[in-house]
Amino acid sequence: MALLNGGANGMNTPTSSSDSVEQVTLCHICSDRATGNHYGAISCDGCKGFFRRSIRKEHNYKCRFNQNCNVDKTHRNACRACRLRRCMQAGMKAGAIQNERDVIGKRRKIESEGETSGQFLQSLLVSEKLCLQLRESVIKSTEQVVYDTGKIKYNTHPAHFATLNDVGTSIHQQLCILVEWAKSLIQFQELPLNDQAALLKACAAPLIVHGVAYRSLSTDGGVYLANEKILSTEEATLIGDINLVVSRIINELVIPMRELGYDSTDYVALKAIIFFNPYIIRPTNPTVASILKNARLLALKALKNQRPDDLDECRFGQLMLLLPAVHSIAQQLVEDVQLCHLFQLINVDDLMQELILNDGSKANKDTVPHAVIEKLKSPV
Amino acid sequence: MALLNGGANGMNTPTSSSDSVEQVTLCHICSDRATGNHYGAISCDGCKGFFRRSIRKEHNYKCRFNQNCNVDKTHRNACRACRLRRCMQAGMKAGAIQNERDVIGKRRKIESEGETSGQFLQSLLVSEKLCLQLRESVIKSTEQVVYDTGKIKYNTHPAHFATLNDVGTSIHQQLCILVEWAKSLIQFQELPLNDQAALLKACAAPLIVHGVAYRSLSTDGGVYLANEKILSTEEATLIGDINLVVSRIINELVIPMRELGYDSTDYVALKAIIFFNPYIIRPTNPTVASILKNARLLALKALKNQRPDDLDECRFGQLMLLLPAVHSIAQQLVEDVQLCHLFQLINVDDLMQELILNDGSKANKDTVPHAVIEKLKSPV
DNA sequence: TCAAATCGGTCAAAGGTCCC
DNA sequence: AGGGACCTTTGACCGATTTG
Repeated sequence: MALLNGGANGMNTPTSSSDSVEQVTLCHICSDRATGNHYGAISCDGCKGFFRRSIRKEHNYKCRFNQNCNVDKTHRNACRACRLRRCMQAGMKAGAIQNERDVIGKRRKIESEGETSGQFLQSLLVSEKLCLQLRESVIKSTEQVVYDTGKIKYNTHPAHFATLNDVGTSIHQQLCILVEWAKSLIQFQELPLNDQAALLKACAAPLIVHGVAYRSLSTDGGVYLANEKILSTEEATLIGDINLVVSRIINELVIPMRELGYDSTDYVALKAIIFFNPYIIRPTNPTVASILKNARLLALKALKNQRPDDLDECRFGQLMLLLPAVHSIAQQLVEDVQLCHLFQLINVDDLMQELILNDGSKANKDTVPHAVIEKLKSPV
Repeated sequence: MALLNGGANGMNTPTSSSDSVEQVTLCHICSDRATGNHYGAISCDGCKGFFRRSIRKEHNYKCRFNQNCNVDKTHRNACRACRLRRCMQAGMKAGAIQNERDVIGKRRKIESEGETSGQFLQSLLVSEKLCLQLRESVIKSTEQVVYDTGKIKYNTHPAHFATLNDVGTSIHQQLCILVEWAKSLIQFQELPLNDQAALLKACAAPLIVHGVAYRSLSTDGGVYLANEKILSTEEATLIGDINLVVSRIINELVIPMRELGYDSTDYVALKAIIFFNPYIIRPTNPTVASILKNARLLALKALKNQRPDDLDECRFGQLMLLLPAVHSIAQQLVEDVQLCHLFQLINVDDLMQELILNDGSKANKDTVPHAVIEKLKSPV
């Protein structure tokens, strides 16, 4: 059984010694017999279940040793922190963990008022899934046509190291997806056009940083750009101050996220919290502020209601502490991009200009963001 | 539950009509009530645990009698050798004993945990009170002597409108108080000197912004500087970009704080959360990171345990949302001060230079902050 | 249509905890 | 210094859903 094709995952299998007789595929985490591709990694049933339980529940594992425990079939239960780390390294994605299904014999949870925040969360998950699909096509379309007319691109490896040009490409792609994501949100649709544009402008950089960090949870020693390139800390040294941004993303976001067992639900909720910021823009009318406040409150509740059994670790608070880092790193990213733009190191199109480079704190608030408006108006 | 279905005979009917008498299965070793099939034998929890411990520790028991001791519920602890022999005879297999696993979360976690965060909160309130007293004297001493030798000062009104020079004075005063505040915290005292300096440097600007916002809760249309001057939005327009910082403090901090009923307890807790940031510096050793994490967790718990009856408004989350604004405004403040310094608009002494202007993100991380170190060493 | 692949859940039997 | 009552976690096994 288990005809493992390993198609989507282009990772090289380190089973060099298994060329003898039996063609059993081994678990990439513990080298037990694998039963298939689970959550993005070839793995056994044990590691599959372990990963699902770890993501679903709180599970703040802590390694009692040096973060490098041996993880094999006989020792995999000795250190859950290192086992989970290995799961991430092997390519398991928290985003692949679905929601709990309805079980006929089980009583449904009594939702007094949390139903609305739960519904909101569901809609966020749906929007995220749509954008994930969109990302595939955006990557392809922008790769050759829309953006970057200059350089020849090498895309032979599914995951290879990024160039400075890739950084620009990635930012551009993420901005495109970001606009579509926003447009898919009901609360966003209710806003006037200029408030929509202002909100996007104010939150674009933080949302990009947040997204990059989330995608990089399973990557070691680098960040995972939107265009499936890896920006390693070593490579990043070569291209200006970007390496500082990269290392900050890893130290201040990726590592804490891993410790907290950050999952897709956390991600979409925090994304909404970043986005629906009533104070970051000067709303045209009180209704706008009210919509934003309401949406943010729903997202807050949704995030808080994750892991209801969390009494000790104050997980919700720890998650909220990611926000200052997100904003601070975003600010630094903007400065770096501005610098790169100044020295003509990357291509900057109108969308990037309007959403990233136009500093909202400066006096040019009245400039109309034509490209953004255009994208907001277009159907898809 | 553990209804023993009897692995040997497959004729078991699921919970059928055997409810006439309680059909308890007995331990095959000691005839106590069995809890299931353990290690290959129907057995009780006692024999299960005994067998595991015996195999794990490689105990060599010796029977002092004739290898045929009675092993039942009351006598099973009389002879370990015979009990272990009976375990083997009943079918227990040493091979079923696995390796030791990772630790499980403590069962009792309610004790003293909430008390600690309460104690921590109390110590924070005490430190704050001390600093409030210190502020009085600092304002007086810096007013005429320590800082600002150039300009003539007007201090006829207890609260009057501030000049740009007052901004500099206020920042300087708050830095002095900040250092003393930090020194009064036990967790801070446990840190190495260079980590102390790094932490102060990284958090000085956000803490100042946070403090200014808190003091301005009762002021309308302006912010209340440390030196009892009011910086109004109208006045601030005159002196560069400071007006933007002032209006952001009001819009993004003061107004939300008012809506939330921000009080002194919230203030000291959030201040500690801002301060004990394990990711903002690169700690010299793991202990430092651990101290910071621990302190921040205590502060988080303290803040969360405010208003325990808050279910609807998610107050804790709303309070945490102040943090991104604090950091963002702080970053802008630093830029403005840097600009003012460049154009010689305000006086900058060593302390201010080291704590505010030296951008931690730049490469000059190795510069030793002499003035800070000096202040850290001095008794008061 | 249907079978492979992969998602979800279940629960006996491993584990560990901690009062006695 | 274990014993053992009580709790948590593991993973083999199964059904449900999706996909080509």
